[in-house]
Amino acid sequence: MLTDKAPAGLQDHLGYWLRLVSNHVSAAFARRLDGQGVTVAEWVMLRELHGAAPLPPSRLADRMGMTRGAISKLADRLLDKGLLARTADPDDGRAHTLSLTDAGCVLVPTLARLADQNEAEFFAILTAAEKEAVEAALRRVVAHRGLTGMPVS
Amino acid sequence: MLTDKAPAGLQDHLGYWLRLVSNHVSAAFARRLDGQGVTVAEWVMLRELHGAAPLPPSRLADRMGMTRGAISKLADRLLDKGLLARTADPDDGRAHTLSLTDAGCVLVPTLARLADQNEAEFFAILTAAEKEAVEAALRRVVAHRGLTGMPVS
DNA sequence: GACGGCTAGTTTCCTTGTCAACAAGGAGGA
DNA sequence: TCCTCCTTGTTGACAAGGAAACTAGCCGTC
Repeated sequence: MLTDKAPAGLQDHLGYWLRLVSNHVSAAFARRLDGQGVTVAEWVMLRELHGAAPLPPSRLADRMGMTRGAISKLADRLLDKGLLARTADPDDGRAHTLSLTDAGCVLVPTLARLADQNEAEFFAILTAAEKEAVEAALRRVVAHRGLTGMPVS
Repeated sequence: MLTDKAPAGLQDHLGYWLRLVSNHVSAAFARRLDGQGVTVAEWVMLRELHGAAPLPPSRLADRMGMTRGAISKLADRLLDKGLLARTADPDDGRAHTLSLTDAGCVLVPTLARLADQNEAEFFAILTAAEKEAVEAALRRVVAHRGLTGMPVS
């Protein structure tokens, strides 16, 4: 064979386990949300707007780690579902703001409950101390590398 | 406002931090791979085939957590790049097997080095004990929930 | 040996994201 | 004022994966 000696296996990387678990958590959550006719990205946007002042799309793009183009289309879909409103900024002719409709506001707590269930179900085997330790470690990585804006996919 | 009391924030969920870090690790790795003209999914397939017997696409689909359709197209792309060979099974007229070309074999260690660098750079702030703890916790989640087949995206 | 059902891979269509081009509006300087 | 440059949001072309239809080949049963 034309190979060097075998390199480190995928499973030797922390990144592998992170992604394995993370993807499964997301996939399971997506299945739950599916029953409510909502995607994960839509949930994130709804959550981002819930209980907050109306936000311009560009701000959401930053916070959600997506491009403005993606936000624009995502907003369109939520608009079609009647969960979101798009309002022109009276002061700046270019700007718009996005906010939840009443239906959107009502829906969020339901979805949040699904998120809680998903979280609980997945990490049930871990003790509180373990969860704390993992979260603390991840927070340190985030802080140290200045990570910001969750890429939705 | 028409809301319940505010639900738990996204950042109160372990899943949030998992995905935030995981996505950034993947994105950073993708940028590194980009210099080699390879995507993350392609890397995973190459890695999966490296130093192993030729595998049928269906087997890769299981191991990589993708559909057979996706594997089919992914294999096409790697074929075009000359990194992979598709061979008809002489015993079973339906079956094929995928294996690395010499070029593919040669490339994998280079990519593996990039993966190692990425891993090291991201988790440099964590002590060995912390990394161990996180990995152990994640492994327990995986074992307990019977997670298998890393969904590539 | 032919037929109904299975299995392996591929292909088609749909979704959802990125990137780049674009239109429209604002802001500042000559 | 008018010109230039920047910013905001949208749109169109493309990429990549999932679901399901489709093709081809196997296999057990009659």
